[in-house]
Amino acid sequence: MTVPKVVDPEERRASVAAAVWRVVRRSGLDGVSVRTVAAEAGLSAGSLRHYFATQAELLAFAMQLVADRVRARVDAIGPGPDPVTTVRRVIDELLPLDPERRAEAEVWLAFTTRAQVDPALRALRDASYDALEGLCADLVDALAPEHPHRAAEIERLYSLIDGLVLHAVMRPDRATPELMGAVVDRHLAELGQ
Amino acid sequence: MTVPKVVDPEERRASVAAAVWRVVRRSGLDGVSVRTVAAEAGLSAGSLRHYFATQAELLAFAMQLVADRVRARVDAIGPGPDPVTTVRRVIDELLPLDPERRAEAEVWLAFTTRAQVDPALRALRDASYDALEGLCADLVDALAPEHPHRAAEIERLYSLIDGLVLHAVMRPDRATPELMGAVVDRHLAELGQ
DNA sequence: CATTTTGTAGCACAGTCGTGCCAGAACCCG
DNA sequence: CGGGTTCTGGCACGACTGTGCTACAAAATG
Repeated sequence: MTVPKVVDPEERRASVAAAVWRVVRRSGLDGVSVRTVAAEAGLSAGSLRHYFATQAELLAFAMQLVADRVRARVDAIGPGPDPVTTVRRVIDELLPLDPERRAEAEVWLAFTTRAQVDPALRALRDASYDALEGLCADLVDALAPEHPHRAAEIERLYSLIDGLVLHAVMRPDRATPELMGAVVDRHLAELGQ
Repeated sequence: MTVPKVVDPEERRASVAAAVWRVVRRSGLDGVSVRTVAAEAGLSAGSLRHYFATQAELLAFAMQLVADRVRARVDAIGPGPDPVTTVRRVIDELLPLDPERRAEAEVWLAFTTRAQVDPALRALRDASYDALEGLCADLVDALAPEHPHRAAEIERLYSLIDGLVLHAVMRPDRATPELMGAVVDRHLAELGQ
């Protein structure tokens, strides 16, 4: 085959997506125009369109990449010494406990609210929502098998996680990693009797 | 003083704000332009500017009005027969259990994420955040006075509520009023021992 | 009645938007 | 080397943006 190029085109698309993320964090999703993203990525607007034919494609790709990153992190978690530890590790990957993951959460929140009025993004959002719901179901089953209020406990855990993410994005000074950790600790302790 | 006019100017501003809400629900906050809101309110763009000098003022007013409505509902709740019932009534006013309150939550979510990059809206959001945090503190104190993990329990309750609101907005078919009610029931039961 | 205030509509300006299109540069392959 | 593909930048179009400004109608006030 061919020798690997200096810059893999798919990598280039990913670096443009990273530019989208930076613009989103700085100016919100409204600030994302073909021109602002191109400038952030060090390209011309016309050149950017060579990688993404339309803005809709650019946004969908950038959003999908966020979902992929989270999924990859969660999938990489191996089984721990006991269920509580394993569950705790999974939740730690979902929460924005460090600046990088908080940035991720900020971008995800922006995309997820736009999905409210954008059918293309909505499909991506719903798929991630379903996956996370299933993940929370697994966590509940691992900690409290055959729980008499299984459905409510799944939604309770999932809502708690999403609420913590929301708070960490909006008020990082209030929802600190320490506080979020304490909240999760208490919840898991109660869940496992 | 003067006889009340046919249309109170402040009422007119509120009806324009309602037009903003409708546009937000239909097209998102990005769809809110002076012209779209004017058309939705049955005015000309030039006439709208007689009530709101700038778009920023229009947005801030429309957002503030959402916060005011929630606050008014919560303040109207009288003491119930027992703490659990009272707390439950307060939470029920915060959750989008009917279409009207879900619409409210949708609009609030849109404004609150824009507040992430708009200092003027951010002040409004932070004030509401603080008020709700204080309210959750009161709820925890009412159910479990001098709880050994008070701070964590406050954040846990607040995150749970915001997570439920988020889910109700994004997936109203999944986060049904019944399921949310069951989740809150379980949480309050655990909180009061 | 006349006058002032209040409300309404519309136009114009300068800017940004997404996208279509095209002239070259850079690169790879034979 | 030539020829084809990939990449890059720039221009242009029509649409939409917030806001300043003006002319006119309606209502309130004297």
